[in-house]
Amino acid sequence: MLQLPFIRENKEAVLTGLHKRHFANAEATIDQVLTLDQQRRDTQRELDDTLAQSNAKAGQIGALMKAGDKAAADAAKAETAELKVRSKDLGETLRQIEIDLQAVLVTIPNIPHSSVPEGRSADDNEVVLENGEKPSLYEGAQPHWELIKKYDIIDFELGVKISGAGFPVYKGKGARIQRALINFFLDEALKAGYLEVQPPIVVNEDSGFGTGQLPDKEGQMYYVTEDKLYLIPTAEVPITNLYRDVILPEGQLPIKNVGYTPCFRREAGSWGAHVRGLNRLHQFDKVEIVRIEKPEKSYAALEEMSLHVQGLLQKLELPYRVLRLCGGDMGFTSALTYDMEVWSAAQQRWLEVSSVSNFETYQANRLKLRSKLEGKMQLMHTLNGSALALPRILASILENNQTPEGVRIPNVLVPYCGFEMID
RNA sequence: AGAGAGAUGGCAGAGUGGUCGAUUGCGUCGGUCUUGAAAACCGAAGACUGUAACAGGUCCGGGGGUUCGAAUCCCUCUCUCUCUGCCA
Repeated sequence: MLQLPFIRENKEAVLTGLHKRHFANAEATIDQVLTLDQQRRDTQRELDDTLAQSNAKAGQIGALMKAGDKAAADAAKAETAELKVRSKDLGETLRQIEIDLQAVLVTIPNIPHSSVPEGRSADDNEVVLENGEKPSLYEGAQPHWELIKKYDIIDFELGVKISGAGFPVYKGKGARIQRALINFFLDEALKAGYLEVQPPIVVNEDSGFGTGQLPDKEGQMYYVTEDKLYLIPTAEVPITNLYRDVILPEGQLPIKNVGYTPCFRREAGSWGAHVRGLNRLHQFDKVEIVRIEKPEKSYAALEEMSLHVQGLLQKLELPYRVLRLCGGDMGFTSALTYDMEVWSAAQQRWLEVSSVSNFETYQANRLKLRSKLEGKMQLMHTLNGSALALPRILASILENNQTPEGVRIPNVLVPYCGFEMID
């Protein structure tokens, strides 16, 4: 959520940012916010004055009672009636204005960073760099959904039986390579100075709101009605929310956390072409890195996270590219996002495996995540990134490393897997 | 799941209607002392809102009520703890 004073003082910059996102009705929305804000402050002021008068009267009455002057006290009491009615009315008005204001504010996305390219869709994203060599496959090479059948390492039909489509069952070397990847990713993050955490994988509504999944992406999360809990779509939610309503001592910054969790996504309406096999699932595994930074350091941190993710891909010997998402393709809460995509040799296309974002104060404002720096209370910057999401990594390892004899495991994973080939 | 107890400032823990934003202890920060530290002593310190700055207003789990006045009384919700039950 954007900060009200920021909108008030930077109206033009906010509008420019919203236009970059192709946010509809930017002018009308911002005008509405500013009008409501003015109303809010006027009403607040009037209410405060009324309450101040009431407080003064109550004090007087107390003093009169103490002095034993009952008649004067009763007279003063009579005078408070009108104040009482007025403060009640004003209070209700104020509350309604605040509700209305909040309702508009939550519909406004974050303002893109100046480096975010113009554009409407994924086609307009900027390719920052490309790294690694795309392998040329032998005659008869297959996409990963054929390979997993051939080697019997993932069973989708079995998953359908016990849960439904998009819930695969990993078996044998398929299960073991999952475990290997998770451990590899966690170990690499630990080496980079992250603290490992294991958060809950269901969260309450406050947490969903804190990181911006609610109310924006309500329909994308599985919901446990009985207990009013959401299954997490990403570890970003529980890990970032560890710091909700927290005032961090300056010495604790920056916070660097890493966590492995399963992730659950309903993916309502997004099924269709390009979703075969591991390309899109309802449940998948991911190792997530989360950082909380002082504002002036957040962009350096973002670059560092990008390099960390790239390092993982290099160690896995996967050809990848880095995209800077354009205004129209960025997530609701993000100010700047890098997507990392790996090359899927058999599908002949790029697959997103990581998304690294700086949210600046957008999440922190909802979370009330602050720190007192140089005597001033201020919102911190939150960042996160996948490091990494497993399914598409596995897909590209299978496809890129396939040989007529089997699939070669990347060297760095062999100690984790305990085998060199899937055959 | 059943019964009971509770929710107060970073933590612990007082406060049952009128200068209570709140006693006290620990912790934190500053100072005195010390070569330095510890101890001791002295002092400082909540958050939000609001203002040009003051002032003012709000906050004792959330919401509602009683009252001129609520941390304190009433209702309600949520959560936590203890015991019993169940269980990886």
